[in-house]
Formats: sequence, C-alpha cells, structure tokens
Amino acid sequence: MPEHHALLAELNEAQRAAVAAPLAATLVLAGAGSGKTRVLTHRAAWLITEHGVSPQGLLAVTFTNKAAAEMRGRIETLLDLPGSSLWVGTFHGIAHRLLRRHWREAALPQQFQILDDDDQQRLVRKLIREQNLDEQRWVPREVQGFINREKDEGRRPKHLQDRGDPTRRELIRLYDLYQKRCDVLGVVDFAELLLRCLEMIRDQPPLADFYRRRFRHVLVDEFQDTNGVQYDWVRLLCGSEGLPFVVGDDDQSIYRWRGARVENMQRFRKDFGASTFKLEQNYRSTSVILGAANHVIRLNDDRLGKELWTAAKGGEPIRLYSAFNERDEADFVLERIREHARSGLPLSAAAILYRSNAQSRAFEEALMAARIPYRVYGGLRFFERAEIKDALAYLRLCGNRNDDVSFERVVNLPTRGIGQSTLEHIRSESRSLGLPLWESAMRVRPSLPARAAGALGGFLALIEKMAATMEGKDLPEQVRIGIEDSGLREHHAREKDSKGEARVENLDELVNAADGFAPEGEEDLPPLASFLAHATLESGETQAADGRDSVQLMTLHSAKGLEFPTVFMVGLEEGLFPSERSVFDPEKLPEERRLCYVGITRAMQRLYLSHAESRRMYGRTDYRAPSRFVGELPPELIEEVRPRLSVARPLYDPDSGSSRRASFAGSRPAATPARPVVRPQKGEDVPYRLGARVRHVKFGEGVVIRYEGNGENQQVQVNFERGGQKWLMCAYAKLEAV
DNA sequence: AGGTCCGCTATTTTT
DNA sequence: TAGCGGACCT
Repeated sequence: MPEHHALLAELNEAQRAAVAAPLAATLVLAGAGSGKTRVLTHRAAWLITEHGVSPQGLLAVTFTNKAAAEMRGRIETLLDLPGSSLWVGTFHGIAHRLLRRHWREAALPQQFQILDDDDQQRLVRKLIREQNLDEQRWVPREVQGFINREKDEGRRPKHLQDRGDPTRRELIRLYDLYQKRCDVLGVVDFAELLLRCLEMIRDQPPLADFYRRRFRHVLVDEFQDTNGVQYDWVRLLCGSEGLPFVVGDDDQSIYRWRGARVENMQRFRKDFGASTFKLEQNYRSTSVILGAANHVIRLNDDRLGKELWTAAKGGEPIRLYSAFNERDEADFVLERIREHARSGLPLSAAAILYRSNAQSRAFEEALMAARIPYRVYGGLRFFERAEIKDALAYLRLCGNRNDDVSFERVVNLPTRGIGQSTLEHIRSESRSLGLPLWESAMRVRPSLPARAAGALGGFLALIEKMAATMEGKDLPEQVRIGIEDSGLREHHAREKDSKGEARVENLDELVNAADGFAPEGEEDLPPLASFLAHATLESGETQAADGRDSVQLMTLHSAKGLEFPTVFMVGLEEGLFPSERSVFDPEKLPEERRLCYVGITRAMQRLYLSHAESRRMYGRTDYRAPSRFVGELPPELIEEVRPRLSVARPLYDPDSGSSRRASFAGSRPAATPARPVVRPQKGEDVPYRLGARVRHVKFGEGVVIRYEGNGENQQVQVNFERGGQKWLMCAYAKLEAV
C-alpha cells in the first residue's frame, strides 16, 4: 500500500483519478503542460504495484525515440527497476522488434533491412524510370506519398480501385510494383514495418492470441498522432480483453498532413467504450500565456473540449513587435536575448520558433554576428548524411547482396569505371528476369566489354572480400573495414574543399558510434544487422550538442513537447503562418491554429511575437499582412513594442499620393488583424496599399491582398469579387483605385 | 570521370 | 537565394 500513496501523492486530483482509473479502456485528454507523461508513467507504475501486473504484461508506445527513452527512464525510476525488460518503444521500433522475432511468419528474409525515406524515394524513382514514365508527370515524391498514404491507412494495392481514373490506376500499379520489388529485395520501408506487423498478427490467430494474452495493458502516448494502421494495431493487440490506456490532446494535433488522424480519439472512445479523463491544470505557463492560448484555440470547432488553467496568477504581457523586415525582426530578437543573458538567464532558456526552416537564416546571421551560440534543430541528421549512408550501403550489401538500393548507391562510388551503359545492362537483365542487381551483374558480366567486365568484377569481388574480412570481427572493426576497404574514406580525404574533411570526420565518427552501440532486444540478430536497423530507425541528433549553452532555433512543429522560459514566435504573417497553402483551405486552417496554440503553450514566462512588413525570401521581397492569429489574441494581454526609437519614418499614404511623416505611436491598435501599412524602402514604390480596393478592366473590383517584387517585376495579388484571386503585373495591369 | 552550367523548385517531419 | 538533378562538355 505505501507505494500507492507515494505514487498518488505527487499528483493533482485529476491526474490521480486518471492514474487510478479502473481497469478498463481509458482515454486521457491531456492539455499542454498538464503532466501527461507523468500520468502515463504513474499509470504504468500503478498497474504494476497496485494491480500486480507483471512488467512484461505492459506495452508502452510512443512516437519518437526520445519520448520512449524518457518514458522508460521515468517508469524505471518510479519502480526502482533499472535496466528492466519493459517493452517501451516507438510504434516503429516495436513493430520492428516483432518482425525480427517472427520474420518467418511475416514472410521476410531473416536479414531484412529497413528503407528510410530517402532510400524509398530512390527506389520509387528507379521504378518510374524502369517503367519509362515521365518523371515530371509521375513525380517520385508524389508517388511515394501515395504509397505511404495508402499503407498508413492499411490499404494494399488489391484493396484499391482506380474508379476509372487513369492516373490513379497508374499509381496503384506503381504501388504494386514497388511492393513486389521490396519483397524481392528483402527491404521494408517505415510504413511497411507497421502494416506488415499488423497483418502478420491479424492473420495468424496464434500470434494474436499470444500477444493479447501477454500485453493486456497497452499504453499509448500522443494518441492524436496515430494513423489508421497504428489505431488498428492497438485495437488488434487489445482484442476484446485488453485494457488500453491512451493519452492525447486533440488541440495539439499538427500532423494531419502526414497521416495522423485526430478522429482516432473519438473513435477510441466509441470502439472501446472508454471512459475519459481530462487534465486541464497547467504547470508550465503564466496565466497570461494560457489566456492567450485558450482564446486562440477556442476559435476552432470540433474540439473535444478542454480549457487550461493555472494556479499561478498574472505574468508578463505578451509582447508584439512589428518589424520593418526580417533583419529588423532578427535584431529585435537578438536584443531581447541579450537582455535576458544580462539578467542571468541561460541562453538555452530562449527559443526562436518559426513556421518554416527557411526563416532560421536571418536569426542565424544575427546570432552569428553577435557571437551568441545557437543551435538549430531539424535538417539532416547524422545517419542521414550522404557519406554515412554510403558507408552503411556497403555494410548492408555485405549482409544482403539483394539490396538494390544500396547496390545502386555505391556500385560506382568511389568511381571505379562502372558507367551508365554497364549499369543499363545490369538493370535490363534485372528487369527481364526479375532478379536483384547483384545477381544480374554476375550474369551479364561475361558478356560485357573487357574493361567494363573487369571493373564490375572488381566491385563484386570487393564486396565479397569485405564481407569475408568482416567475418568474426567485432562491430566497430566491421564498420572500420566498411569505410576503409570500400575506399570511401580515401575518396573523401582526397577531396579538395573543406567539406571532404568534414566527411572523413563523420566517417570516423561512425566507427565511434558503432563502438558505443549496445544491441538491445533479445533477438539473435548479428550486431551489424542490429546496428544498421538502429541507424535507420533512430537516425540520431541533427547536431551533436556541443556542450555550450545556446539559444534554441526550431520550427513550431519540432517544438511540440518542449518548453522554454522565453519563447519568440516569429514570422507571424499571413501566407507564412498560417501558410499560404492553408489560408484558403478550411480543412487546413484549424491545424495552423493548433500549431499556433502549440507555439504559445511552449512559453513558460515570456512570450514575444513578431511579424515583418517586408521579407526577403527565395530571392524576392514579399509584403505580407500580419497573421490573423495576432488578431485572434486577446488585446488586453498584448503589449505592442515599438521600434527602438520611435523616430518618425515616412509612411506611405495612398490618399495624398505622397509620403508623409508619421510616428508609430498609437498608429495601430494592439492586436487588430491589422490594416497593414506598408512602408516602401528606398527605391521601391508601392502602388497600392494592401487592402486597397481596385478595379480591373476585365475582372472588375477587388482587394489587394499581397504583392511581391519591385520595379518592373512587381506583382500584386488581388482578390476579385468575381474571378477570385489573380496575380497581376503592376506594370501592365491597369488597376484603378476605387 | 569529373567539372560546369542551366533550369527548376521551394511548408511542416518522425520513423 | 540555394540546392538539386540532368545535360553537356572536356
């Protein structure tokens, strides 16, 4: 009993109710900063201590490796069970583990390997080319998207109908070809891990029976992010006896575009007759920040309904800065960061959050110039770097000669005289006989011109020899062999530019990574195969933390789940955030708003918002109106920060047709969705103000909503009453002010 | 085989 | 603006 008291004692009432909920399907609606991980981990501990559930009877699933590691650590601490054999992992990690364990039942080769996003795209592209399809029409990325979307919803080609649509018919055919090819090659993509695992268990009652009996308690984090297959997988594992406990927040659903289905929360309630608990007390932010967050998110319909509150009162107002351009915006942020540093806060207490990665640049430049350390999240991760993937391709080929993706990747890297025509021979052989490239290469080699035959033979022999040399060696040594004997290391060492140096360092780092790698899981997989799977499934950090205290830069998406004492939400402009592609789509806009909610709720003490009136991006200057989200905030919580010197600046005044002097003071009421005033820079002329009514000879009357560029290239976008939105060249379209 | 030039494109991202 | 892929040249 004392354990229970201890477990429940540190919780608030709502948390306690959820943790100690009866043994039945349970949904916890957990607001941002309300202690959801805490509830999940305590529930796990509660089940074990109070209900005598064996740690092996528990399955805890998350989306990211980081979340999984954290959850495992916290459960182990609660139970004082370090290094326990708890099944805590990501959906993909657990599916992978099950497939390794039951590779025969899954009809996979024992040495099956995992394709990451990039590998998958290459394979799709290869297939499209083989089919002599036009890559402009059949964009590999889009075909890949189609395949993954269908897989994410559990659909195989045989389930799909073309409905008389020839495009769709072709996509279905490509999906079919793609999957057959994967099966021949013994490779599995991310979506396949999940779907294959689902089908395996579903179609083999003894397996389903076994795992249902074993995992009576399935705990799922971030349930709003589950896709169709993940939902079905949870349902399958639970059967009618299982007791799922899932936690999520519909207001933080920001991944619909990649297959997440918020509806799964509702569905879960219905399918399982789950009881619902709400966690609404927030321990993170000031009441000012929560007030703003609540106010914004209330504008969305179809919420499950939840309102955050905090015991803390007051807080600093939210500060809004209207920047002149993106550099001014960066300077503003920089100054605030300096202030905070001066007041003794660590740099890592501040985060700059933006909608799209391209926005990081201005901040990086400003921080760099000011010599303030910063860290940018996102971008290529360690195991995704080209040189690392090349090295891994050699290693994969040593383990599985059928891996065509790897074969193509390194067959002529470093260059060894295997040209396009040789490769075409191999490919056409492979195509006509349906064989992997490796085997096709062996078959066509004798019929090739002597030189090509020699080069190809050299490659085939190299791989065989590398594989033989690796035999019996330990993992780091095997990796070292892969890097050295392949010639990759030397290849990069000989590169002229400094990039080669960095690549060599990365390759050496790969050996270190192998050295520090501890294979987990009881599956008797060779360490190399295990390492390769690890590399794909857990592709590592974007940037190794260099230990310096630094400002954090990341997208709003990657900030989910994190918190910072000071948050800068920047680039709050229509067309940027909400993004252009969402603005006119009533389906997408609520998700942008949720993203805004996620951003606001990252802030603990201070929240700064900013927008720029002109922004250079993609080599052009855009003038955008302040984001509607700014206008959706409660005005009384906002304090407008004026430019440092509220020096008079020329303001464009369309009525007088010339510039006049005006001060910022009082020029704009706080938090009005902003009738933007655009101030022309030197050498720019702005013919129509945003929001101005104009008439066009052909399209009639409309409103100027945006413009781009300047000089002769200047264009305006006008929303016409009849005819919708049009981009017009200012120089030609004779627009008349109304 | 390696370099160079041209044209295209450009949210959000984990596994 | 920048990064990529493809075509073309040496």
